[in-house]
Amino acid sequence: MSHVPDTPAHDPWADLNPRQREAVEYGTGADAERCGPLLVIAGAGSGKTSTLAHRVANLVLKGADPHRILLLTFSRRAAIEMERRAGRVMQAVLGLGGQPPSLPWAGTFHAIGARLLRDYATRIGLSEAFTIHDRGDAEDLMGFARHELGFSGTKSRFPLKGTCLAIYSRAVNSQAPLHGVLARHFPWCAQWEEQLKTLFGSYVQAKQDQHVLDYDDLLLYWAEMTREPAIAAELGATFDHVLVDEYQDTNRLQAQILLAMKPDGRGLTVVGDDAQSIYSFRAATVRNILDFPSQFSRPAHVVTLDRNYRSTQPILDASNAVIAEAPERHAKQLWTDRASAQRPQLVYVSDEPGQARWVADQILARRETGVRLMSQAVLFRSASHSAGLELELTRRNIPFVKFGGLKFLEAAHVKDVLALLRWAANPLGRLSGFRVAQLMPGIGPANAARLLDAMAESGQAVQALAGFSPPAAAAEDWKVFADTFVALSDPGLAWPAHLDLALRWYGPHLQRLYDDAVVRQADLDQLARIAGTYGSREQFLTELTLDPPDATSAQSGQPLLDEDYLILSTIHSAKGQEWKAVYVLNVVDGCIPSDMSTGDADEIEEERRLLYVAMTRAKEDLQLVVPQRFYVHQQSGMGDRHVYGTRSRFIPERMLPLFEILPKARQGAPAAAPAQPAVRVDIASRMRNAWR
DNA sequence: GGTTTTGAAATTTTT
DNA sequence: TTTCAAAACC
Repeated sequence: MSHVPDTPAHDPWADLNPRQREAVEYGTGADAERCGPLLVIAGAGSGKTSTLAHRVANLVLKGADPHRILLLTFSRRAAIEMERRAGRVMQAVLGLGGQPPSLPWAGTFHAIGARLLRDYATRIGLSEAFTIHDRGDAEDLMGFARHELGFSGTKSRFPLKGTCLAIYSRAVNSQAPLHGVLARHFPWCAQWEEQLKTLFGSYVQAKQDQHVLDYDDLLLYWAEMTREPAIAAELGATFDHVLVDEYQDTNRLQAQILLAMKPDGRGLTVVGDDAQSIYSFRAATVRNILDFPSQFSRPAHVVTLDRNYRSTQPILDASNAVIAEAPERHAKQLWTDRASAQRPQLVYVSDEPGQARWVADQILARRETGVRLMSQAVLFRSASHSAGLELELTRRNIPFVKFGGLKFLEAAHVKDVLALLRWAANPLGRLSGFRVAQLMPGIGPANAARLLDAMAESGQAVQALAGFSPPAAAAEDWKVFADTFVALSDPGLAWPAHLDLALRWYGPHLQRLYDDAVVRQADLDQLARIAGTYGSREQFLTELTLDPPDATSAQSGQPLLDEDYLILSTIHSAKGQEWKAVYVLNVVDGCIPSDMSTGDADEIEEERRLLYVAMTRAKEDLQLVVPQRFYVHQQSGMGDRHVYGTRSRFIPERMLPLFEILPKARQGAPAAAPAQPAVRVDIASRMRNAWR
């Protein structure tokens, strides 16, 4: 991805290949008026980020105002990277000494949505003080509604709050009727269709009453807002250029938004790769990218980047072979001039501990040859798959950082403190209030509800809180709390004093509630440390929920920047990244494809693309590890059990020549060595699937 | 009314 | 392991 050095040259695009150059220059010359939208199909490792950054730079160089460029990325990390690289190109070409122009409108769909909604709040009947629920909050609110409607006491069990939210979210994001969503993706919940409809109705009502938005609302309200022609035109005119990265992972709502803002497609650029679409569980649809060209009166210009600058040819050969099995795709064969004699390796190990030992050995051996830990990554399908490896790494003192899985923000004590800040920012938000009030001994659900009702009914929430008479048992704690809340509600309070107040109040409760208060206090200290880097309370709360710190590390606190550490990541979180050496864990049927995604053909295809994404992250060395036997924890149904692993179905027999098989059968060793494992059948899984 | 205990059940990936 | 709901206990 870094093949294009951002260095000055006579011809600023000298380092781009002809296709990249075409993508950078299309519609930026004298013919701009006659040019329609641009679609760039960018294969893995084809210099996509660089190309997009060059295009942005080119637009600015040709006179576009950087404040009127909307750059939508998949993650905040990607937005920052894009801004940095575009800046470097501009600096180099212009020979600027100072700061490159910044791109204030670079961010994720959700973050940009939050900003626009804040700006337009009064015009669309939204409170300006709205707070944003992260997934945990949204689930809890759903749980509330679920309970209030009496669905908790049903004879056969009603779907859990998390499942309810997943169903709701999918229906919203795909803009599809509930019935179909249930039938297709949640068949085991289909019997509850009527109840779910009622539930979603009151969930929406609750959000509105409390002036809170969830993730989906950020897109939904934005899309709804653009259905008003006047506002759509106004928004469209705010941005001369709209560029969207990772378009294969956008959903219908997002496509609607783009279409409404740029109906004729002028100034619109989308970039993506249908072979890397891995977010359909979030209602992303490949149709967005496939149908893009035909959606406009002037059909989109399509540029395909298929030259790969990242991986060696043997790695590409294997990756190409895997994706070639996909029945429906935008045909494209990646190629490179990076030859190598080293084929990717398919490694058979006995079981999970064996896998952990093998990978740790390999990592250390590579480090001996000069490959830093940071240039190596271990990828896996689901966050729990790395548990065994994490133990092994800790035992051997190999530092690592893990992306994906449990987040810092999901810890109860962090949520407690944030809930207080949110409640003070938006006193009508019942969820945060409910959580905070019950931290005080003597106040349970009933009293908390009484308090929140009183606050909602009086027009003066803060005064109602101050005047509330708590149960006698809570009197002492209550006084301290009410003072804190009043102080937090002072509009003159300067951030981050809010957090100090909140932490001072929370301290004693932390001590009382947790045996490991010391460890948890460290997290809160961390929170206090980053608070100062945000401009205001609102900004702190918004950005923290939209872009939570996503790495957890072995040590307490982040490793120092100059320290070397290994990357562990879910395949999903590895999107857009690359490493010299990549190890993929559990390349076994049941993990890839996941046991839970074998329902229909589309789901299986997505799992295939996941493996493809994992493989194409590797630059020089790629190992797919196949444990012969592994242990399944806490699954539904039959509890813990052993499963005999078969090599993932995505690497059938005929592809084996593309790999080097390890361990090599030793001379004289019995031929039964696991180089060619006997066919193993997971009967249990077949039996389960028979009933799907 | 409020808190704690008990037992049963649970569907991966994330903005 | 975590979540949920109902029963037991203060």
